[in-house]
Amino acid sequence: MATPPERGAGPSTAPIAGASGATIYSVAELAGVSIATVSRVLQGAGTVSSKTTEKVLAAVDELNYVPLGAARSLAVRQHEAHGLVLPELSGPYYSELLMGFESRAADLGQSVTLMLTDGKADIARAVRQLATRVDGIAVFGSAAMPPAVARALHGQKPVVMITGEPQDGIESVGAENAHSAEELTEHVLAHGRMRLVFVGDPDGAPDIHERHEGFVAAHRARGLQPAEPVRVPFREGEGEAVAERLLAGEIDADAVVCANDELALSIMSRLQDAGRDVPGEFAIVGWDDVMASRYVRPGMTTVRQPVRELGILAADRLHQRVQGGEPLAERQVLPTQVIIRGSCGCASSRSTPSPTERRTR
Amino acid sequence: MATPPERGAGPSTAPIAGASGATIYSVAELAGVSIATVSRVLQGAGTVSSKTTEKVLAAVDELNYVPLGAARSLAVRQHEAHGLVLPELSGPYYSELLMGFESRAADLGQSVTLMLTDGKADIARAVRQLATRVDGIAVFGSAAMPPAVARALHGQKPVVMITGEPQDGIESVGAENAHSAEELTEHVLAHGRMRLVFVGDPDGAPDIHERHEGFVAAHRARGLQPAEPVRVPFREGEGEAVAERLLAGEIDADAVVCANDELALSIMSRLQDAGRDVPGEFAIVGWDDVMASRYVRPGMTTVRQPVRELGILAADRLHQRVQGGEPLAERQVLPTQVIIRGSCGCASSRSTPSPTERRTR
DNA sequence: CTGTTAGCGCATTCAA
DNA sequence: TTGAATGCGCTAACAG
Repeated sequence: MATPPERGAGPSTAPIAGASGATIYSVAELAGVSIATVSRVLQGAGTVSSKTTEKVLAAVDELNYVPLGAARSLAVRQHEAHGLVLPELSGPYYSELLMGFESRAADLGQSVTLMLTDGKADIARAVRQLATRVDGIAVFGSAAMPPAVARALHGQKPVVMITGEPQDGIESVGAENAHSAEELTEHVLAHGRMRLVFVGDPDGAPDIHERHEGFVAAHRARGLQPAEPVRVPFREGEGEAVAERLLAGEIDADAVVCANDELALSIMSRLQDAGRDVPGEFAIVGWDDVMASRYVRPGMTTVRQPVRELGILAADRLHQRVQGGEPLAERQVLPTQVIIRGSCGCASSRSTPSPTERRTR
Repeated sequence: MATPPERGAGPSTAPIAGASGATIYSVAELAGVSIATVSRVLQGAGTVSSKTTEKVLAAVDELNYVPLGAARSLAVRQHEAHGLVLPELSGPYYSELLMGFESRAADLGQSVTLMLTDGKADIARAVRQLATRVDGIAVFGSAAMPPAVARALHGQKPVVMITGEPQDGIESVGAENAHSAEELTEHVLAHGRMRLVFVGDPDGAPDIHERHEGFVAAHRARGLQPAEPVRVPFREGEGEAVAERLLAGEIDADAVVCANDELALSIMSRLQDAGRDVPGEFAIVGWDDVMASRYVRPGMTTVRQPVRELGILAADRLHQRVQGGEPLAERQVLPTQVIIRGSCGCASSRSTPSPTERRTR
């Protein structure tokens, strides 16, 4: 029969809080079959007569049975879950990434456990904790995510780094940065601007670093000497501060290449409020193509990345690794797209629809 | 001694893919103690001599031991994880909610498993699957999340509904909508506008429904008859379409009250491109106070909700429930704030008034 | 302070 | 097509 082996009536037999308390045993008992049969019909594995199947399903329904994932995980030795570690979620970037990741993970039958590092006192601890409940982890490489943590994880669980260079067997995926940054910078240079500044912290994240490298490369290609970057963190407020320095002549520039759109937008806004002409006096370009960049006048010239696809790629690679696949030595790079609108000095057409789009790489 | 009880050398003794393979047994063996002791030092429970603790920690380190969460979950009968079901993540709303939720959940020692319904073929299935791996679930109430699903869940796991009315013992948390919508509408009415339209689908989500009710209430208070709502989904493209109908005189209005900022923004943009004056010819107001609403000219008049706090509240309530607390019969409502800028017809001051300091990428 | 032992609920051989 | 038996790795009494 299908009775749980000598189940103690001891004090600790309470069901999980809030759970209906039904187990595979109670289902089996009610259906008058063995737990093996219940498992079979629920997994769709093996062959079970339709009559038996019905009985089991009826019992499941009546008892409101919800299998205990932990028990299954223990038995199959797989969590069937992917971990994703991101700094935070403001702005469209990480959200888009997460949507792509979740979507693909779900397709692969994996649930996703999310962890945000910002505001966490002990990131390493949190990550170790996460490692406890997932089969593999995708981490976004940033200043907030010390390589040491990722490396410590490696060797315990498959790790895929999003953005950043592959290292020590940790593979990496990312969007192209250097070339498009060079192309974008060259575009501004071609407008006749001579005093460009890069706003953003190249050491804040690997991708910003690469964008700055592209900025420098474009200058070099013309035999120009790039100015020192204006290192500011990604805060909207920072943009205002930079604008003030621009207005005060403290920063001498006729064009500002920003590490992202938020920065570019807030700088442009402050400049315009002060009565300055954009792009007349200052050309401004950003990165990410956030929604506001389409609605602002002039439209913000920027770079669009296939962020969602990046999330999908990360989930795919991670799954491969969990399935036993070898880590890819080469970084997987997705192409980006320079979006020309008016803020760079180009004649701005209608700003909302069909922006001029050019492919990069 | 600390040897696993007659561990079969059978074929299925392979470790979880990618895992180091160390278990509490191997750690105990290497440290020369029992598994109970290993468990004690790892849980910080009981008392273990510092010497023994050291030995254990050394063994853990040497073996690169990562506990199997599933095994712990099975033993403690708690997943120590909260589930969160959201439609999607575009726009700042859900992201902010998620950040609040994750943050509080982490503080409570719970990991969060995220599920997005958009694009899922079988939502009910996905939710059941999720229920398998968490102690409780917070779901966002929307059209995409049929009440039936939430109800089915209820009785199996604690459920907290975010937005939407409490029902059948499912408690609910949300931000205030009706009153602020009424206040906002009255504000527009006070500008002398007489032909207001509500843009958005009141049946799309409970909170939109409430906003529409506020819209109607404001009219009633003045003895006015509200026009039928222009039912459109939340897509940027829809805004353009609405604008075209406005331009064609197909929709007769001098003010448009939108269900959210994206809609309001795209309508305003299209109208301006067509040479129309906002707020001169059309007053426009939105909801959510997204970033773009601060940068656009005129600034968008809108309503700000404490979204992050809502996420925190949801996590808190869910945790209470998981701990055995009773569901609250009354809906928990967080206050919102009407933000007056220029798009409603008010004299627009500087439009970039000290943006809330938010991190962005 | 430490070790022994008995499950937690499920998947999965192996027989029947 | 089905059932019995076993073990997944860990926690938590209970002894000592």
